[in-house]
Amino acid sequence: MNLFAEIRALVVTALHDLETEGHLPEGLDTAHVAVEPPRDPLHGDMATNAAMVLAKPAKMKPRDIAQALAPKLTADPRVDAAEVAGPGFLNLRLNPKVWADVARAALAQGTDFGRSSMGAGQRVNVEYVSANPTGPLHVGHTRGAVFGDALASLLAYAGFDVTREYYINDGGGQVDVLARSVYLRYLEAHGQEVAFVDGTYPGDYLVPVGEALKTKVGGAYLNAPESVWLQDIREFATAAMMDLIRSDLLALGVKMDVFYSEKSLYGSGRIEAAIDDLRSKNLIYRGTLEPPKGKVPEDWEPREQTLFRSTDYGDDVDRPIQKSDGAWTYFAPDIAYHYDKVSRGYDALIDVFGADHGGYVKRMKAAVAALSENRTPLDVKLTQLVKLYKNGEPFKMSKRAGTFVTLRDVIDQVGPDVTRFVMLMRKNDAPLDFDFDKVVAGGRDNPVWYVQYAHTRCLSALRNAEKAGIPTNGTDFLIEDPAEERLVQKIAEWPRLVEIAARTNEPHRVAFYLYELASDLATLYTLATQDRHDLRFVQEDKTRSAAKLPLARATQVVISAGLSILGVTPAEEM
RNA sequence: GGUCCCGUAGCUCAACUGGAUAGAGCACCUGACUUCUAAUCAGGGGGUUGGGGGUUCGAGUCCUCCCGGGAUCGCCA
Repeated sequence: MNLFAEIRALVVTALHDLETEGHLPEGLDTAHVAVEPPRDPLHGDMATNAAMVLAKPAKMKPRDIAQALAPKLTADPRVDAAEVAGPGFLNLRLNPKVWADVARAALAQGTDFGRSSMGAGQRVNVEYVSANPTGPLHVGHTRGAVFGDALASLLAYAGFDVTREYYINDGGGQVDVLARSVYLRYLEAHGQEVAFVDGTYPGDYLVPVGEALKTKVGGAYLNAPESVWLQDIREFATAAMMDLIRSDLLALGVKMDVFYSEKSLYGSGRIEAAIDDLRSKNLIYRGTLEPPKGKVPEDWEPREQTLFRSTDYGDDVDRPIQKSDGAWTYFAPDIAYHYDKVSRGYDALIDVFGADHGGYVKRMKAAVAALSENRTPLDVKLTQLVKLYKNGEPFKMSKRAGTFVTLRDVIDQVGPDVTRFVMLMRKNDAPLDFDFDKVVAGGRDNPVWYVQYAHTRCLSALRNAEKAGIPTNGTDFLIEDPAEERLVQKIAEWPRLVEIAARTNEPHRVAFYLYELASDLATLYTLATQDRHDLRFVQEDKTRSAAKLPLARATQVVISAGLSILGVTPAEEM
């Protein structure tokens, strides 16, 4: 139940009445009419811009429209007052009962309060992580994993039918490198001295893989040429790496619905089919690309390649899909993969990439637009870098120096809940500072702690009440103080916030909302503790207490629902 | 050089996609608090939203040109 949407519907109906009665011209477009909370709460509970939006098309003064609209709205029992203000805002003051009624739904519906039908069951595919299967996940992947997962949960909560998907890049040359690295570890397991050269991966995590390979094949690959073992070790190593990644994800609480293998596309004819689809639309041709403007690479020479005419769909240059030796570029199987997603019938696609893939966005969008004939929208969310700090000092990651911070390192130190919440306190496209010491500290400036603490306070009040034999299952609020009013309104805003966050694909809004909700609870809590014992959730007068407890429960329920979307376990005790 | 992202209080960041006087936390100043689970709560000071121009009733938000930071730029994936 989104009260703002309901009042907006009321406004639109009133506008149509005005049209019918001849006070407004017929057929006005009400799409831009909004009903929002005013910036200053003194202005009222809600404000609508209807008069200003319609002034021009109606050829009327905004204040005149607002004047005509006001009585229509106050005729509704939910609206106590409607005042024209400023350039033509209409400020609405609602009957206090209305807010309480909305918040009361939290008592009846529990954590389903706020669940929306906005998505109407539309099928959305969210692709995230998709890290190369060559090693454990690191902090950069962690952010993408947390963001993608929270976004998926948010969309599901908002009524979409969501698929969480991971694209395994197991088709390219980096898997050969992985196989050779594992072969070295395999030799090592047989007691040989080895050197990690030619860019092979020196990480310790391949030691057990080499040993496992020894257990499996014994000495069969010793002194054998690459042609004998490469294929087999590729598969063996990829499987081992995916096991590693899956367990990393599980430690973070991420469960994928689909793992889609790039390699499975090769030799299946599906790459060719996707390219043929583009070719039939006259978007594939042989040609030579211009050299990049400005700095031209030293070894640049004109080269004829097979190109995708992505410029027809807003890209800056056409993109190669085949190398000069005829092999596919990375882009080709990715086109086929997205072709597959389109043909699986999704209503919308979302890709979550790291910031280093920024240059890849336009061509991917072009491909999806072409393949789906503009029917399937693709939104690409880029997650920016994570900067790590310890004791306020930044520390650099380097694969070569071995100071390579993995997802495991982070989780082992601060736990999955803290990791997730902190990474969701930022917009995806803003860089993120992650300080190992700050995120586990207590206090107001640590949002994770602060929100969790608010949750435990509510639960604790409810527990104490149970012990004292006070009923905690009341279904109405006793609202007497502005601090309580604010909290109730905040709770009532939850369903609207879910819809905004889902519409913009921005889960960080949920985190910020929870922080504000926690703050409103803390205000009331301190007030009741210090001056107004009659406002306490648990107090001497059991009848009053029973009337105050529902507010604690509603707050707890909303925090719990919000944290669950973010993938954070609501704390029972701290 | 092209493209994309970012630039908001001393610091870290919001701002409901074009709404009213740009908001929080930290830090600073003043006050409350032996607590329903402590690390809090109330109030105050602090701003030319990087800069110029434009669009309109109205711009941090959209357009344009600069400045600064980051990412990326044909046989890596």
